[in-house]
Amino acid sequence: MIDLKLLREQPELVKAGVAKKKFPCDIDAFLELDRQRREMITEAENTRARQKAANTTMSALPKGSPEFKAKVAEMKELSAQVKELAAKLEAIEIEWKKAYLTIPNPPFPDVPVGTSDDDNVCLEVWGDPNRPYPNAVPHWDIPWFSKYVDLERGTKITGAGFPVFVGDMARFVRALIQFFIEEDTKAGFIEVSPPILVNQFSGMAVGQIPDKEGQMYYCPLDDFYLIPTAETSVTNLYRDEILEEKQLPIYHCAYTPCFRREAGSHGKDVRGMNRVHQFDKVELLKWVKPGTAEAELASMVDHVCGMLKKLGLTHHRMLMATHDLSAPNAKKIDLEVWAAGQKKWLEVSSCSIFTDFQARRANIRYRDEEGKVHFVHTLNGSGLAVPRVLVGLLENNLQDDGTLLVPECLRPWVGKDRIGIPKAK
RNA sequence: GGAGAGGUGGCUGAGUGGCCGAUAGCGGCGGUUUGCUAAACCGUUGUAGUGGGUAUCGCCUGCUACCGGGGGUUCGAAUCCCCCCCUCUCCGCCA
Repeated sequence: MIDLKLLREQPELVKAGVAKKKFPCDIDAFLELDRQRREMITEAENTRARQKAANTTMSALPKGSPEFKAKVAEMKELSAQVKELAAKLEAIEIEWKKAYLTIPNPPFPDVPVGTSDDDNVCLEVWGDPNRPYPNAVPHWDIPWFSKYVDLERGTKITGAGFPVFVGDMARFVRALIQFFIEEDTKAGFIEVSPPILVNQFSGMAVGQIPDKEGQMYYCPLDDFYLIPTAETSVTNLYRDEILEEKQLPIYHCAYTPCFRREAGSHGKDVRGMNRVHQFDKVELLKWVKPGTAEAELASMVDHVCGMLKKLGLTHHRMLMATHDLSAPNAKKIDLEVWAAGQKKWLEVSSCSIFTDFQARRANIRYRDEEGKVHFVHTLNGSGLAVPRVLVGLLENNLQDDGTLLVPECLRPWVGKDRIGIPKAK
């Protein structure tokens, strides 16, 4: 939700910002609705005030006296009016709220205005995608791949897009998670291990319901959703709370499995592990004071890039153009890893500033030293998503003998420096 | 899943139909006293919406809402009724 005061006082500014994004929303229509709502509130509350005042007078009269009885009869009329106005107000409020929720967060001024991926701006490249990767093949073409990532049997158990990691690969996945959590913790992110089923309210607070409801798995018996990212759970950690200024900034990291229906994307990127329905991810989240968000985003991106460097993965930072921003995003930087076999960049992390947009929805505030209450600003980013990092390693690190070279930083947890089956000589 | 108890402001805890946005205590903030600290005493103390004022972005002020959530009864609900959620105790069941 955007700041109502800003919207009322400087609608042109908001309109200009919102127009850069690709979301349908009619701000003039909303402002008209807003005017009606306020008018209705005034009327309903004035009537209610009269009722309350009359009730106070009434309570002084002896009960059962003729005056009292006359007053009761008189009050019935007013009571009916109050109820009628309250019902009218509620109807307007529902419409108003619905319209309010559709207004996206305007992007920051430095976000490039764009309509396609070509408009995204590359900020930095680490490594060289053009250098030779002599053994690179798309990961699904690695001879031993299906023995270690069993997509066939995953299909038997659940359906397409639910990989089964086997043996050293299961251990490798666990090693990645471990590595990410260790690095994140060292960088000051406090680990949390949240529920991976959330109720409807949590989904709404983050903005995934109703917008992306169709992308989430749903348990009707209990009315729970499987989370598409730890963001959904962890953003709600401080929902409806007023934090103390000295608590900020708060940094958390959380490992969870993530579940995405990926409805509408069948046939696209479905081979191998590029796009799966269940995957492991460590998410980074920050709750910060307004004004510090840019610096916090930069340090988050630096930290995540640091992990990619330790893994030796060629990657670049992309400042995403407006067409790629979700409704709550004010600014987004994606990190993409070079997958030498497929010869394409794969998104492994997406770091975003939400300003106070999510905080308003989730009602997360802080009290400053003067006792005044403000909304916090939230940020989050992946740190990191397992399957695509794995794809990058599989496609870039294949050795002449056909095995996968385990990056130094993962060896303590993998327990060996090569995995996979060597080619027969 | 069954039985019972309960859910009130930052916390503890009163309140069983109107005088209750809510007694009191603690904590917090401001002050007096004091060599400092503490104690004592005095004052103050939530959030949101909406209207008005203004020395106009910060403050003053009116009103409304909020006593786990939702509905109902009533002229009037923290208080009565119904449904749901949560916590605690006991029993049962099961990783």
